[in-house]
Amino acid sequence: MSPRVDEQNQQIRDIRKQQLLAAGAKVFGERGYAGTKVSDIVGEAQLSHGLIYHYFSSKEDIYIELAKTAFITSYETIHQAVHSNGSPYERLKAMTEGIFAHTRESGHFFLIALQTNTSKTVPEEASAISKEYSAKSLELLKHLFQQGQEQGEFIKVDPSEQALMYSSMLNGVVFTQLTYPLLEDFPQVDQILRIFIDTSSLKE
Amino acid sequence: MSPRVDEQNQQIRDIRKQQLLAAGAKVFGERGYAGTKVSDIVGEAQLSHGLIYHYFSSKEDIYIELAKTAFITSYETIHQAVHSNGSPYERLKAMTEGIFAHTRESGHFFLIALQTNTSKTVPEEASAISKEYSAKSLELLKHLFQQGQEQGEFIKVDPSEQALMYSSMLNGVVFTQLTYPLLEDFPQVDQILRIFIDTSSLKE
DNA sequence: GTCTATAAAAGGATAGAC
DNA sequence: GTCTATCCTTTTATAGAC
Repeated sequence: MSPRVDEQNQQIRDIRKQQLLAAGAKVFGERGYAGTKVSDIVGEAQLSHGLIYHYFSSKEDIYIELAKTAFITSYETIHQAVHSNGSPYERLKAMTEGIFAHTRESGHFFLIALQTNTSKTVPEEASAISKEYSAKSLELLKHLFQQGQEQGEFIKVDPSEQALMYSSMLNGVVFTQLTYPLLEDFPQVDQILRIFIDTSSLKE
Repeated sequence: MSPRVDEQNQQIRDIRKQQLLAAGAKVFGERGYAGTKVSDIVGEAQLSHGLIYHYFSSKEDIYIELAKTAFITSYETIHQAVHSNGSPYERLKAMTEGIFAHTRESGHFFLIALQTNTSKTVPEEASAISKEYSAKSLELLKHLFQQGQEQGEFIKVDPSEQALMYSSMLNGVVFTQLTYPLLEDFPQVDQILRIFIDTSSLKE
């Protein structure tokens, strides 16, 4: 086997794996872990039934990989936004707008994350990842709200509660965006973030 | 068969049916439609496997009945609140507090509603009910926001969008309450509803 | 690397006894 | 009214040919 062929094979392998992951993201997002059959995934990917087991050891395996991607990507988005430039409010606003703007593309991953948080039928390992990264993400948000409070931009209430409120609102809005995909410019980010703003500071 | 016995039998039938519905609400909420086995339901209800088919014609059947309950109850809660006494803001606040207060008891129904909205594996009839009642509920909320705007309590933006924003936020918060059941007094309703308030009117 | 055919297991639904 | 045993379809996973 020449190195040339090895390389081509590796390339095919990478493509197939990505095909299966993309198909898995779609159908797992739409149908849930238990509601998705292996035949749904390979059907979506237009590959034969048996081939999936050359790339993943089981249905669980592929779900876990997708859940990992969902939670890690989400965490990194927050991490990046929190550590960027600008005032706390500016960073919060930029992050929120960025997340809403990408709802359509990342919709399946959002639904996978949602299911991983709520359903007792998802693979144990996925639940563990969810728990770990949710906590880490909330911690990042908490720091952002703390900073905002110190600089007088945000209302002074428990920053952990603000972080939880922010994440709740984000979930709720993204969920609505997925339920009503036709909505054009919903929501008004400025309006929403008023919850956290110390209006007295704006009057100065 | 004496009327006496008929009556007792009817009573047993009612109890069994309720047992199965309660068990179904729990396991469907926790595991989703596809992830729930008939054996999960009867196991939870502590009844034998075959008995469920004396009370329901299929797994679909019991799910549909539960979804109906979820959406109709939700609709009626909103209907009642919207048509009660007090200013629009007072009604909105009372409704919101009422909903949050009952999250624990109605948690399983909330999760069933959530799944019915997102999963393509739930029975067709449940999806139809979801669509119907969601639209009706949003219509009620829209009217409440319209009234609030006319009376100067609420910011003047598209009331449909406010209704959607309110329902998004509600979903997000209830979801968080179910994910973190230990939270005591989350959230601060007054804080949240600031999104809708016309602050200039408060200064009068 | 990919496919079809098959094995093995799981789960929904029914039958018939009590 | 209730239960256990059984049927039968669906679905995951593997084997082996190309």
